Amino acid sequence: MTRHGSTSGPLRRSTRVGPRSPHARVIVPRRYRSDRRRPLVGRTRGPRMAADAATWPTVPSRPDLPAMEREILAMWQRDDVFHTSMRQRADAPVWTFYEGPPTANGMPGTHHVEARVFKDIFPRYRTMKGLSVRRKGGWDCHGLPVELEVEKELGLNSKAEIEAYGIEAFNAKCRESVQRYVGAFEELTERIGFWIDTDDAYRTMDATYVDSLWWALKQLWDRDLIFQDHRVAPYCGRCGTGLSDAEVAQGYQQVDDPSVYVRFPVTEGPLAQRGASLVVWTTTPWTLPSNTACAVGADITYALARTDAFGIEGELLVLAEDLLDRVLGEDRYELVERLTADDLVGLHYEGPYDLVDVGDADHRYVTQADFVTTSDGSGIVHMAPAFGADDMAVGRREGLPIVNPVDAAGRFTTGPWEGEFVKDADPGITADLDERGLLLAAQTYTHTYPFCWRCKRPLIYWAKPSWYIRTTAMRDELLANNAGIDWHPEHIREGRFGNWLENNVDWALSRDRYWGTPLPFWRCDDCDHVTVVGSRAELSELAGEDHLELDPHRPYVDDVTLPCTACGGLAHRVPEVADAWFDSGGMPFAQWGYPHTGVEEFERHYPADYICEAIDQTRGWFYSLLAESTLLFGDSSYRTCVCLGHIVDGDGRKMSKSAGNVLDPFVLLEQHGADALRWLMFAEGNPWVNRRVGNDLLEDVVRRLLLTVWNTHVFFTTYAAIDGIDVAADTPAPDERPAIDRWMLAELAALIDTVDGGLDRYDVSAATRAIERFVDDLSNWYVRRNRRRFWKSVTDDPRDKQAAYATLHTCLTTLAQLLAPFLPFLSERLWQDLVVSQDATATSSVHLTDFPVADDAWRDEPLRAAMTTARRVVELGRQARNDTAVKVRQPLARALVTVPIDARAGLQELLGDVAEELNVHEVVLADGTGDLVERDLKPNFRALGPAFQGDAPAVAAAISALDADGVGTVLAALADGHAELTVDGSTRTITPEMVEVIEHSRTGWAVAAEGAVSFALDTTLTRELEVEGAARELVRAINDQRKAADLALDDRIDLIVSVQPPSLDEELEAAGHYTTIARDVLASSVARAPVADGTPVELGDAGRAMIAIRPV
RNA sequence: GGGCCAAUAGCUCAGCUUGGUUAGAGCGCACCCCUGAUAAGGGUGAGGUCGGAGGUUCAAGUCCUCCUUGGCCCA
Repeated sequence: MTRHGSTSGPLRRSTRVGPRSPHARVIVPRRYRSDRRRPLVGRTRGPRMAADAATWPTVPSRPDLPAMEREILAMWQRDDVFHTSMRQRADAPVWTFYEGPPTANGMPGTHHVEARVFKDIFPRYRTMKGLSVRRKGGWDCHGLPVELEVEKELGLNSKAEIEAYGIEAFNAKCRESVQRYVGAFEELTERIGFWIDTDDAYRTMDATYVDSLWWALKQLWDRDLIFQDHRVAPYCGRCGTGLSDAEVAQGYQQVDDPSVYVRFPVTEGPLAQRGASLVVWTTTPWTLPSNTACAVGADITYALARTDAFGIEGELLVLAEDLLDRVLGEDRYELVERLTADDLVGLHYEGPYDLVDVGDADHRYVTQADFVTTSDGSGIVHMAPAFGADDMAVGRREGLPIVNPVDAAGRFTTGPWEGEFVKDADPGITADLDERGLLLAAQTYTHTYPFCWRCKRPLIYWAKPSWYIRTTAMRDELLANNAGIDWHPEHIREGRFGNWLENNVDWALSRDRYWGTPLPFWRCDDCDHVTVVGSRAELSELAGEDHLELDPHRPYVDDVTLPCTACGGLAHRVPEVADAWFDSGGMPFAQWGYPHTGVEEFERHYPADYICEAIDQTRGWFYSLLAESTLLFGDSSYRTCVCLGHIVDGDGRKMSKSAGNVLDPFVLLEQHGADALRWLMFAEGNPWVNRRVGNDLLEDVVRRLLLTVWNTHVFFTTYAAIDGIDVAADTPAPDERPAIDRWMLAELAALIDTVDGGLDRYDVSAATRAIERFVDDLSNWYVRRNRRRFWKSVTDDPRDKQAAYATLHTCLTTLAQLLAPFLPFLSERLWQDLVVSQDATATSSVHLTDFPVADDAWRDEPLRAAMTTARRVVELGRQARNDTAVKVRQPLARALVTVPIDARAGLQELLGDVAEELNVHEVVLADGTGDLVERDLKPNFRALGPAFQGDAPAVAAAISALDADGVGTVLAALADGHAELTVDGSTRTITPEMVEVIEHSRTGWAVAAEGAVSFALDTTLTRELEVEGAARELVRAINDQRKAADLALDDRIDLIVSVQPPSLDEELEAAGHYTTIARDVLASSVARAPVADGTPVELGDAGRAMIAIRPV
């Protein structure tokens, strides 16, 4: 195996490989000038081949990250890396993830990226941790949103039009529509690196899936958990359809509605004897014929008032005391007596109409309800259970009859207004009430009211028969199972979700629609008996026909009839389909076709270890999953749930088409890359709080993290190529490496712990913060501090050079593994370039590796603490240099450093680094003796507070006020365990932990200090230092020339230099600086001779020079 | 109307679980330094009533109560 740039030779032996190279992969030296103008193009790579161990890939200094990602995608595809990653864990313990199916009824948005990358990261992590994680995809195919999309496409506007178009054709269109968007979702899924098996995905519209849901419904039916009852919902009479909340929300308008006050005479008790009436208020007079009760509020004070406000002298009315002035008018009434809600509850009254016969059912009495307020009306609420959800709830509680004289078109079915649309009947009803003396007042009331978004007609709230799942029967179980779920964030359990479960109502299961799972309920035309069918196989059996291949959708299932199992009559399927939430909530079993097929699969993958969706799913998927698993299996189908906040735009506003601030994820991905978008999702703020996405933020991620990692990678590969470094070669063990190497490895060990622990707890923020810090440390401290070790000649200290490369290589490759779940593309690029290129037998993808484990030999907490101190010292040193305006290039002789006593020992071995960084020959660490330092005491409240309570501030002040002598005395005493202090005339005893000793340098040097750390710089310039500074100046100038001449990093030059005055030239030569200069600038020869057309260089106060360089 | 969440520098966010006396980072801005990782790096500065008001405490960005504003969900 041939190596270029043999490690045995000095750097001056050219390592450059030109076009003559026999190798497919060549090292192209960076051309600084041209590089600056190089367009943003990605690298191109040939097919992977057995690498020359000492050949490193060329890494462009300015990467095209999206292009790089596309290459990686192609590589994964080519090598089938995703499936390999699952296959190699086939026999490992199972860790289960459930894919909450996206509804494929529109193009994917940026918010979809959020959930999908969170769904990706933990399965990737667990796979790397050695578990078997199956990633079965899924699509939510049914539901009203799909139907609406198709209606729009076909130009249909009502259920009647859909039926005229034909259910068969309509549903076929729905199926098509879903499939169309699934394609777009799959493209997004792949592009963002979300590893999920879309080929193996379940679809809620598949026949086997529906079969499973039928089984579930039959289970529930058999346990008497399904029943039919009325349900009040927003409804458009013209369109003949109920509307979803989202649709209702689109159609609110401000309108003037009637506002009528009506009297209901009391018919029992003392109030009746005195001829009193209840005052009720409504903005929907058309509901008055359906009145069945009145509600009062428990905490409201009511009044019996005498008034002639409405034309009857001395009339007695009952209403809330707070509303007397508003309803009757100030000074228009006399308060006769106060009544409590209890005084009223149970009293019967005379209703306004008797359009509907309710038989013997008790009704028209006063009851109590907690939604009654005194903000509007009279404090007595008219109840029409058929036309209000609250009313219905009270009605159900009280067993009130449902009076519903309104048909599906929103028209009265009886009475004087028969055939009239209810809203149109308001004026007639008002006039009728007035004629009959029941109307107290009629005004108009301006409020927002929902209108149909399609036909713009007012919606009504209307009760229609509906199928329910009796979830209230299992409320305690739901709560208990919820308590066992590991929620992120935790407050969901007690808060939003817990509250929702506490107030659980029965699940309204049915929808009067077309594209959904048909309810498998066949009702007998004769005896009304309902036969519930648990599968198509069972259907075949019952029907006596083969329906095994039946498409279980409307209209096909509607055509199947059964003989009634009770009376033998003919049974037809009920018309409703299931709420699409029932579909998705059934995915734990239905995705396998359980129990008809996939029993083993189901058992192996139940329950899920992890699910994740945005917070809007609390009452959606999180609920339907929990409800179905609780009802069917008695437990929760998920153990851990990560509940994400929403994605908003760069200004914090919700993304919406109307606001025009929707970000197309494909555009973002093309511009910034998937890794950038992923990191933004993981690292920007809390996952469970609304987060912003915008181009600025993405650019920041690219610069801050991705390019910093990339720069470090470029640095490594560039110099590794020049040096022909072999990372497999013999390398000093960690404990034989310099302190800074050991420090970096100690940081790496700590990083592994943090990232591993964070991901284990589903805490990505902790992990991403630690990674960002590490990357900064690696790039801006480790690499910067060690540049010379990488570029100096190998002969100087080959072991040290090898150690530096090994340390950086270990950090970068381990970082790649740590980053793999977060940034699957960049991490793969690093792995390929740094590992696979060097070792053909290495694991071929970072995603096939095991998650890194920190080598205990790397751990060194004291060293980490010492480096923190050292870096603070350096910071102060820079400050001191800045203050004195002594250029960093000018070496100085010495500096004095003070640090807290317990930090001294650790800092000792890092002083060399500090000195080099600050260009000071010697840094002296004050040891607390001598007169170079003085000491102050700083009070430590954490200890003082508990000891002295209220006197703590006074004691603290006394400590701070001590003069130098006092400090000496106290410190001497504390050395023996305690010291006495006089505070406000009394004596206090303090102990060592109550004070912190702060040392300051006492010299007259340039000082910078912060807390107990100080740095004092001796700015005295000797002649030797000045000459050395001149030499540094020359190196810088010559390197500028090299750059200007567009030389490669390892090009050799001949140097011609002429320094004035001649004495300085002599001094430079005498001190050996020309040799150092030659080595630093890769000069093969140095000629100290007159330069004709050179470049002038100022050498500070010492002199000046002319320089010229000639490439060799 | 109810529930939950949020509010810290011009911007994006840490810090709050476990209270401790100079509240941090990045970006942006101004000035300066550095110059073979260079469209990088370093330093200094301006910029904070930690949304407001009470309370608990020796001590509150942190704990409690109320309020304001915004978001989400529900009515």
